[in-house]
Amino acid sequence: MPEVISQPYTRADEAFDCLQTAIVKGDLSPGEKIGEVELCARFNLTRGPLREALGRLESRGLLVRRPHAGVKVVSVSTEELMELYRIREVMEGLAARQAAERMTDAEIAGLYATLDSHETMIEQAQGQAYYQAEGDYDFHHRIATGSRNTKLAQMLLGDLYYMVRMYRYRLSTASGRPHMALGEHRRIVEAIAQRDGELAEFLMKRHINAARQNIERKIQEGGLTI
Amino acid sequence: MPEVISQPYTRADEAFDCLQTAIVKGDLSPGEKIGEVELCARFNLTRGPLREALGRLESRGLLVRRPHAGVKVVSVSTEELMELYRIREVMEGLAARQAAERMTDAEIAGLYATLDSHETMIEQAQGQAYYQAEGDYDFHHRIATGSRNTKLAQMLLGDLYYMVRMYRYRLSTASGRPHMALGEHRRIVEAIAQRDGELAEFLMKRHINAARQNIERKIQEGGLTI
DNA sequence: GAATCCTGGATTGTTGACAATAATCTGTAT
DNA sequence: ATACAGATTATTGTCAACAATCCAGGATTC
Repeated sequence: MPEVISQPYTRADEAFDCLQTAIVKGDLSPGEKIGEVELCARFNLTRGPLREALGRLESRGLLVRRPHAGVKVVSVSTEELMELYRIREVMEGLAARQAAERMTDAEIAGLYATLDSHETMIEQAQGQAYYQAEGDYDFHHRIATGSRNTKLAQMLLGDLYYMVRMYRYRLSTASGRPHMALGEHRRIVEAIAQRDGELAEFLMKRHINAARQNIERKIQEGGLTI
Repeated sequence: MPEVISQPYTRADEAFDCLQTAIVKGDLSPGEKIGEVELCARFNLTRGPLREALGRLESRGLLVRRPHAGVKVVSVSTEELMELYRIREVMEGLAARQAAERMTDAEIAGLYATLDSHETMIEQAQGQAYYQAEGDYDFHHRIATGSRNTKLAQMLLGDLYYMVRMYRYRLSTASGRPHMALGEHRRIVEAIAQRDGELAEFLMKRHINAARQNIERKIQEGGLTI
């Protein structure tokens, strides 16, 4: 989503966003070697800002760059996706704990509202996993920012989520367990509302662990080789 | 330190390393507004590669950049430093657990060797906190890579450690408890050698938590306002 | 006297051209 | 036919000039 508030938006920022979403949405396949001029033509940019964006993307681990040999989108194995979930488990556990300690009452009210809107969304479009994924993203986003831990939020929102979402798009019905996830979310929010950081951390870790196992099972069953 | 192995070393990489070490060592004070041309003169670079490096540094959170308004080194409060340690606590706990599960026997032997060299270093240069800091860095570095979790190692080594070291240089006698830390290290290594992931995670978390409390105390006592 | 608007200067963002490097293709020899 | 070596080509890395934007100082107005 392009921001509206930030007018001073350089071409490099634009390039960064374009490339990031393109990678996440799968428009640029992993392993695909892409030339700079080709990208320039595709996104109406010049090579200066593009290279700057490329550097940022490389620093974030979304693509790899060998000197004089071009750029290619990073291709991640199933094992590496599982590792990402293990990182999420501990980091979001921390986020939940700190959110329980620090969120304002207004923010907690917002969490409840998010929960309700997810419920109606799930009822309306039954089984539509996409909305669930979006709602899930929203939920975790709020908790990350609610932790009041700048760096933690930055790492979660800026690094991990993009990599995870990159795979969500591919195996689209990733979570595929809307009701169960919603229940888990509700319990986490209740723990936060009661300011029980320890419990919130525990529940969040279990929630993400369950999601990881679910994906692992789906991949093994369906033979979905990413 | 410039790498010797990697000959294909672009100017942008060079600029990135130079700036990173300059920030970490404190040659560029936090909050200081720095101009591009000034940096170019300082590091014998042109603005192209420099800007690319600047983008990377910004993406890693070591400096902030307002469009058309210049670059300044990020200045972090005491609270934010504490937050960094909280993140380290959970991430390095995970790293220790996975290292216990996955490190090869040779790597574990290397850990023991590191431990021994630290011991002699501490004995030789008693109280010299600098060596301790270096050894500490080495220890945590080995465990991060030993976790075989690519992204985890990347986040720890590429992001967090640089920010933490940035403050180590400032309040130089950061840990200042060589012997105690060494004992904690030894216990962690033993847990890893016994392939006891749970214990290794617990000990590592406690170790980092102790370091955090130590720094917090030092800051409050000495009135070291970073 | 204080605040606001405007203009000059400096700095950043962007562009296009140039140089250096790696991949590819072709030709020859085994 | 295959493997190796050389040259070509295309792509990346780098540079210097141009345009757009913000900051500071001064003048003006309330």
